[in-house]
Amino acid sequence: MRVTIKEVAKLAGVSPSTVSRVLTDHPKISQATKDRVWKAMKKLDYHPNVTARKLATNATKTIGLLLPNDVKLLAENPFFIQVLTGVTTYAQSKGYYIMLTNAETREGEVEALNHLFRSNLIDGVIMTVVREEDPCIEFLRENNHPYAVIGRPNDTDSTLWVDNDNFQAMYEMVNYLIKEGNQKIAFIGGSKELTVTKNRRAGYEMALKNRGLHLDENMVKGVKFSEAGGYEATKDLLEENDVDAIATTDDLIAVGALKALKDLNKEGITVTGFNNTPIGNYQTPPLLTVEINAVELGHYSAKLLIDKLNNLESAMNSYIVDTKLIKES
Amino acid sequence: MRVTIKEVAKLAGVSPSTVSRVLTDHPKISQATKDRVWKAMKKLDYHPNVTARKLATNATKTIGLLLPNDVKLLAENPFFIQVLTGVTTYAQSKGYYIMLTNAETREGEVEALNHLFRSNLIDGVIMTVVREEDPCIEFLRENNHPYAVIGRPNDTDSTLWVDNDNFQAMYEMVNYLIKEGNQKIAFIGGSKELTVTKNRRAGYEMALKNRGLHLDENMVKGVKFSEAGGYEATKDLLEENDVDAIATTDDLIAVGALKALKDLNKEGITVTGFNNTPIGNYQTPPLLTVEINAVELGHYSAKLLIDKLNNLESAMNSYIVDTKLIKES
DNA sequence: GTGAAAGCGCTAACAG
DNA sequence: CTGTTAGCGCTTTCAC
Repeated sequence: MRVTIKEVAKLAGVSPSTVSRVLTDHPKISQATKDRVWKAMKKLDYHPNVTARKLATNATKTIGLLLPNDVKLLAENPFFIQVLTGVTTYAQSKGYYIMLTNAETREGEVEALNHLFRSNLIDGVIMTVVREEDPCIEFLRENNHPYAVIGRPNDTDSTLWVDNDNFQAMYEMVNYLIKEGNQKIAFIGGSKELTVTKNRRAGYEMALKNRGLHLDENMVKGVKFSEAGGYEATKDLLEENDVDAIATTDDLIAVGALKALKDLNKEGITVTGFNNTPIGNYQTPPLLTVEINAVELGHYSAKLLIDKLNNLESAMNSYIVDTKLIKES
Repeated sequence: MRVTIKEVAKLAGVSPSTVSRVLTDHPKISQATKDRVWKAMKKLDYHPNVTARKLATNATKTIGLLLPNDVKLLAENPFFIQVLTGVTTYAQSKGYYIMLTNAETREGEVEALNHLFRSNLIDGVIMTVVREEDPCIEFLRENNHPYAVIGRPNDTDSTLWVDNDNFQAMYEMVNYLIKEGNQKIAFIGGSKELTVTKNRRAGYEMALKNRGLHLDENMVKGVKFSEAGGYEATKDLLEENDVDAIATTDDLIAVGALKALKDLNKEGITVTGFNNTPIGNYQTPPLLTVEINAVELGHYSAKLLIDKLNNLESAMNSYIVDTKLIKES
């Protein structure tokens, strides 16, 4: 049988409730008894039963983490495992546990979240990906479940979120390209409706504008987040335009673009990526790219959520994580 | 207030214990009452409090997953997130939850595991990486905690494990190289003490032997699992040997080898990898490699562990997951 | 400052 | 087949 609070109490010569108070660091308990109780715990190698505590306090000290179900996406994109590492490390440092979940469909995800909350398994959840009109988000809002998202949400005031300054990052990147002597700079982003695409594109446009460069709609493409997307868009682009450089919003897209350029024998054109992935890094030469510090994104998303769970008044409701231009490997 | 078993009981006109029995699918309960209870649950939108159940049954229905702490390793190697996906998906399908953990040091890992077990948070754990003389494994054995490992352990009989048939995979690969007309085939593996290296090397040697090809110690290198390792080993190799092809035990090593060959202007030499990573796949041409089906490794490790937790007599204690030669992308 | 007692929501003998 | 009862191990009023 496991050692419980009772044995500790007996050995320390106090009541179980006193032991509990020591455990929860109750203010008015004499140092002397505290010491006695601690010693008894040590001696018996006592570990509190977290499950019992959960039941009594109705707080699980556990946060859920919803991962996408698409293995290919997860495998190609170090983003997720990095976020996960950041979340886990921070949460653990604050005495929180991490429960993982995923589901095959959008409805499955809602169901999974519902189950975790309704079954008293988690206190809050971190969403690693937000889509437009995400039913998960709707569900969380409607039921008043605490959550934090990675990526800028529609409603920036009433939800907890972390993100990079995507405008700034792309602005810097394009500026750099201009400084290096490029004039005709194209832009290949993800779907145009995505907030992240919009922000990065705005940075691109602002950089051109501030340097007095012409902005041409034909030089802007929106594609799927994939190598194939980058490949096709680049071919299209070069058919009708004269291009010095291509700024993309993802290393995968950039790699596709590089392939297209190779096929077209236009390898002189500079391509930039985003996310500083191994794939980009293993290009020769390594891709110009942007480090988004996904571990920190995870770290701060966990911080936001945990602060909220602890009702910290001073808590912020968002963080912007710095990016860094990666010029060489 | 949340709806509990009591309200359900009242509405269905039975006692709480009957509701509980319905919940646990107790054999001798009449279909009629079952139906009544189910209906009441539906109507009240009842969700059992898993925490309370855990406390009562002393089973958490949760399995721990220990991930390495090295973000770079995790990011470059889709292996981990794939395993994680396989584990999560299978576990969820069996009504188990997944709790994630990691730690900075080896001792930290032991401590984390100890905490999770002693605090009644997990029933068992899956180890995604096993090292020689791993203190975590020692701890788990000594304390009789259920666990499964990914990778072949020293003691194949008394521990639950899943692995690929590494001998077979490398045997096939080298055979393929021979069929393609290569005669002088080198081998670059990870550290020579690792079981995985030994197994793959044995496959390599057997393939050469069965085809009557000469086996030369100089053609075999053991390096760190990294691009740099592959790069250096390849340079060494080519200094003293005449080589047609190089079989490596990892895509990263292979990529390093390719770089070395490029620098040496020997791009005619074929290089093969292992693990079918995006990085390998994005080489031009894509690396010859081996798909190890990491998702399945995760799947079966979870199955082994969960079967054991449920005391399935018929349960096996290991699985071999098929590999597949990847000749083109 | 500390103890007694009730209760978190569920399960599991023990009866009948 | 179903109800009664006694916990699982901890927290938390309410007394003193």
